[in-house]
Amino acid sequence: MKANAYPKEEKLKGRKLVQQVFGSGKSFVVFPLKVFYTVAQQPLGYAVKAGVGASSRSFKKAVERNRIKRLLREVYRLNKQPLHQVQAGNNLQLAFFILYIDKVMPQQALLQSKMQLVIQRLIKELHEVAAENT
RNA sequence: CUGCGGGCCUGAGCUAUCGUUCCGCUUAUGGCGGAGAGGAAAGUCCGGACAGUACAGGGCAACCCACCGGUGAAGAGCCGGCCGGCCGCAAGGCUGCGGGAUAGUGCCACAGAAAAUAACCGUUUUGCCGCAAGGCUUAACAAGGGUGAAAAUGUGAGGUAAGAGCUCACGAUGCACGGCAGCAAUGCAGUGCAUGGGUAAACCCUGGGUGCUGUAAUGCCAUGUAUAGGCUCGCCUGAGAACGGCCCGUUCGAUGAGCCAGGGUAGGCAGCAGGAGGUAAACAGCAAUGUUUAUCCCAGAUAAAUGAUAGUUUAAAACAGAAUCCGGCUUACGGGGUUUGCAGCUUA
RNA sequence: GGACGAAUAGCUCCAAUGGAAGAGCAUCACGCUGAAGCCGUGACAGUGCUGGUUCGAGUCCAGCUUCGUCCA
Repeated sequence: MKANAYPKEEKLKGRKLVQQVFGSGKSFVVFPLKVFYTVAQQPLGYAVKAGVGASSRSFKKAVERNRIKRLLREVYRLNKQPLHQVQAGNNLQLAFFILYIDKVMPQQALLQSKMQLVIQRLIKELHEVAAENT
């Protein structure tokens, strides 16, 4: 399959799963991004499920929210390779959701550097979970 | 040429690479092809379609509408016309609209004699008193009172003791009558009668209209739990329901209904995109709009699809993202194009 | 997506049939004090915005802006 694709199966979907991530998952902040995630044993149908979002309280216009979501999807798509390489080596299921929490429109270069940090942090958390299981 | 007014249109294009939603094909964890946001998708201000319920019935209440004609599925929309107000040298723009203030009720601050009762001051006059100024009294009158946003139809003449639409002339407003123009609102001219303010975007009265709820409606499939527990009412002399203010009426109603606490599900399909559809032409009409013919199929997601990078077009930038679907209204909007007018200047 | 409500001084809030909008706290000035606090006197400042109706709108009508509530 194509390396940089972000198909429908990789998106975090469904009311139940989303509430599970927000309700019982862990979280950390790499400003201006906040990441909610859970690591599950049961299969989710795909090794990584990711979603993006922006608060309608900070951005009242739908055009601005769509813009942020598109930028986040784009930088995730272009920088996710290390995460997939780690997931290929274990049988854990990762589901996470990235929220943009600043109140001003972001630049793509900034989001790209921050997204790389987020991916590194997620890989680190996955290693810890794998160590606890073994 | 300069400065303005009105109407209409447009709302970036192309190339390469990576990616995305739906559909189709296929050699099928992949590949190929096609389609993929707006003029306002917005606000939710009106009107409908559609669905549920008696395909919605009677009464009260509540709410909405209100010059005339046309248009349309309908409307608080649109088009044309009538009347008034404001702005503008002009072109033109903005805006308002039923009747009743004598159906009734309410309100009109301050000022002013008085804010709706015609009272007060006042003017004239009879009689008496007084030297006089004037006072008391009889009768008549509604002109004058300068304040205010608003003061009993305005001006002039006659008339009178003083006056007054008391009379007359020219006007103002309203009503009635018939005439002319117009489908009509209305306009023009005439005759007669009348003349006690304003406010109904104050309550209200008149006429017309509206049942209510909304696609998360509604119908179906799947998964799963507790046909368990408590309280109350009822079992045909009927609790309650048919949902949205109340009453009546109609229908349903016994394995029944309501409340409390608790348990479970929260996935999928239809609704859902072929429509009061788009485009073009012709015809009818001042126009809104309608008719006919040809042609096209043109988003359909469910944490929710249109993006990123590079190049180029002089510089790519405005407001802004479909969520059941249509018709309008309102609001936001960079740049450009087109058309039609007005004023000023210049030239012929 | 749908249905509603509110906006008054820097802050918390009254009141106002359509007729010149107040209270407490805060701020400032003066007095009191050696100085400050307390106290007393006085001042400042407001109807979210734009139009309309009216002689006159905080109030009535229309359109916007902001904030909030409910259904699910």
